[in-house]
Parts: sequence; C-alpha cells; structure tokens
Amino acid sequence: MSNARERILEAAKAAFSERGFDGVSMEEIAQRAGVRKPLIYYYFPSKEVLFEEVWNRALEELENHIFKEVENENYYVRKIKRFLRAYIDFVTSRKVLSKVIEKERASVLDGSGEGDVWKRLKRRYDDFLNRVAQLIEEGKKNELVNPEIDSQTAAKLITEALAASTTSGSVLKSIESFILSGLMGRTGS
Amino acid sequence: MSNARERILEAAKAAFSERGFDGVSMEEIAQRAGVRKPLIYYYFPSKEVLFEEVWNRALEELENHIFKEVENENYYVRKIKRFLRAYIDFVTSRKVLSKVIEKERASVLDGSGEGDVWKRLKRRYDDFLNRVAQLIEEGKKNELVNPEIDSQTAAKLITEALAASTTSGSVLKSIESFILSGLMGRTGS
DNA sequence: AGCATTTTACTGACCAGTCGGTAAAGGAGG
DNA sequence: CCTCCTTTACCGACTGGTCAGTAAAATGCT
Repeated sequence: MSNARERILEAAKAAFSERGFDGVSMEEIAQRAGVRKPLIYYYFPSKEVLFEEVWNRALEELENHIFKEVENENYYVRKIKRFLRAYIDFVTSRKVLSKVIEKERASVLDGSGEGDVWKRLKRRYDDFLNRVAQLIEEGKKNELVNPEIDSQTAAKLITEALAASTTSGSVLKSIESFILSGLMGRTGS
Repeated sequence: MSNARERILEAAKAAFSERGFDGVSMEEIAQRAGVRKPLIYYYFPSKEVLFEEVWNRALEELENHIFKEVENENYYVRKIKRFLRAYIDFVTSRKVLSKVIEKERASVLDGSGEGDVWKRLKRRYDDFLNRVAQLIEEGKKNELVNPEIDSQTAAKLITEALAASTTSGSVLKSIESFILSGLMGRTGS
C-alpha cells in the first residue's frame, strides 16, 4: 500500500483549504507532500481530478458525521437538534475540511467551471444538499416545520449559514436556536 | 473624463464575479474592457488594488441599498423586515456584484491573504458586518430580538445565508420569515 | 532455487504557454 | 514643447503537464 498517494491527498487538502483551487500550484502540493511534482501526475491525471477526490472525501466525511448521528432518532425535534449539533461540531473540529468546501462552494454551485469535472463536483454537492432538504421535508410531514418554507432553499441557507460559524464554542447554542426557530417559527408577514 | 478606467472596473467586476480573483487574468480583463493590458497598470498599480476597488464599490453599493431603506423606519420589526427585503432584492437584482462578494468572502475573512491589501479588504468587510450586527443589537435593546443571540455571529450567519439565496422569486418570502423567526424565536433547548 | 521479465513507484529535465508587471515610445490636444 | 492617455514590445517567473528513464519489487518460468 502506497502512502505517497495519501500524503499527496493530505497535502492537497491542506493547501486547497488555505488558498482555494486556483490559489494553489501543483509544485506547492508536491513540496508539502515531500514528493516531486510528476509523482502527483502518476496518481492523478490532472489538478482538477486531484481536487475532485479531496472534495468528494470532504463531503463524504461531512455526510457521515452528520447523518450517522441522525438516523436512529425518531422524534423529529431531537433529530433536527442532533443534526445541527453534529454539523456545528464538524465545522468547529474539522476546520480544514470545512474550509475546502467553503472556499469553493460558490464556484462549484454556479457552474462556471466548464469541464466535466466541475459538473461532477456540482452534482456531488447537490446530492448532499438534497439529503439535507429531505430531512427538512420530513419535518414538514410531521407538521413540525413551517410548511411555507421551501426545503431546497432552507437546506442551502442552513448549510451556508452553518459553514460560516467557525466561531468559538459559547455562541454555538445561539446558532442552534436561531436556525431551530427559523425552521419552526411562523412570524412571517 | 476618462471612461477607460470605468470600463476596466466594469470588466474586472464581471470577470471576478464569474471566476474569482485567482481565476481571472489581467489580459482577460483588458480584452473585456476593449483595452490593452498596460493601460490597466496606468490606472491601477496592481491586480490586488484593482480588485480592492471592485470589492469596495460592491460593498458600498450593498450598504447603500440596504441601510438607506432602513434608516427612516423607527418601528423595529418593520425595520428588520425592510432590511431583509432590501438584502434579498439586492442579491437577486444585482447578481454580478453579489457574486464578487460571495466568491471571495471566505478567502478575505480567514485572512490567509498576506499583503496589506487583503488586510484592508478584511477590514472593509468587517465594517459592513459590524453595521449589520449593530442593527441586531438595536433589536435586543428593544426586546424584540432573542437576547441569547450573539449579534456578531448572527450578522455573519444572516449575510452568509442571504448571499446564498440567489434563487427565484417565490421562495424569498420563506427566507424572510425563516430569518425573522430565527432572530425573534425562543425555541432553544 | 535461480534467472529473466514485467510492473510499480518514482525522478530530473524539460516543454509550451501564461502569469503579473514594466520600459519606452507614440499620438493627441493644448 | 509638455502633459495625459494609450499602445507596442517585452520580461522573468511560474503554470499545469509530459517524457524518457530508473531502482526496486513482484511475477513467471525452468
């Protein structure tokens, strides 16, 4: 088993999280991995594909962390609270991964990337968003989430908002109650 | 009065909004402005400073649009509703400007940019964030906003969430009520 | 076992092209 | 002539990516 490939991925993850896709050169990744640049191309056909694997791994870890915590809980209010707590926990404890996503989400989502790779990145993120939307939809069926709220929009809004909360521990409770009230409340017009 | 400078800024704005700071070359900006590249350097000392002016203008327009609508309203609930509506209106009607901000906000905020310029960009954005936080603080004084909520965090969260809502018209009401409930509600733990 | 061959993991040297940025010289109007 | 705007021509550094080659490990064959 080659650990060079893994070291490259690790270095790429760190680099992309600091400066984003365009801000990082293959040479930099190679140096951080303690490897010559052509070796990266031995394992990955292009910079884009390398980023794709970093991106997919980040989303997979995020999904695992969040939905594992949620699936064995049947009472919806507890479920959504667990979801929020797990999300916040992920963002604060796995900052590197979170920043990879945060830095490129805007570019991935508005689909300005022209190659196949960027389309796949977008699909992957949309899948994640759909799982969150499904969770909200479930709350509407249980009549615990405001039915006026569009699930897709709420999913986008919540994930975006939570990603921004890399702030320290004490304020997290307020984030949680903020979103919770937003979902359930009915203060509109 | 030279309109070349203005054409350059306009072209830069459009380009940066599509591909972000690192994704755009000075040559591309020059071509889109119908100008040779060195002319950009006649008006702007560097790519960073050019971006700085685009960034500052975007934030200034956003602030004007938002706070102009708010300042002559004294009843707080109407005030915050106007704020949200103006924000959503800006995001949906001035998409180019919104995207400039959205694409670089993560990089600007985590301060990985090393030069003076990036520090100034961050300061500028923090100022904007503080004005939003002040608005929320005002709601706490009027006992209309949940006092558990940290204003700074809420400001970050709301702006981040609103920026993501480039979706079409019908869902905007639900975004508004979502955030409104989040601010006022008290469903926490 | 021992030898030959293929595969794996890796590197130095090097592309062609692009990057941000510059020096110097027009061209136009006063 | 001078000053302001604009261009032509160019630079060194760096970009993503390629290629020929290699040490060592795995495999096949006898």
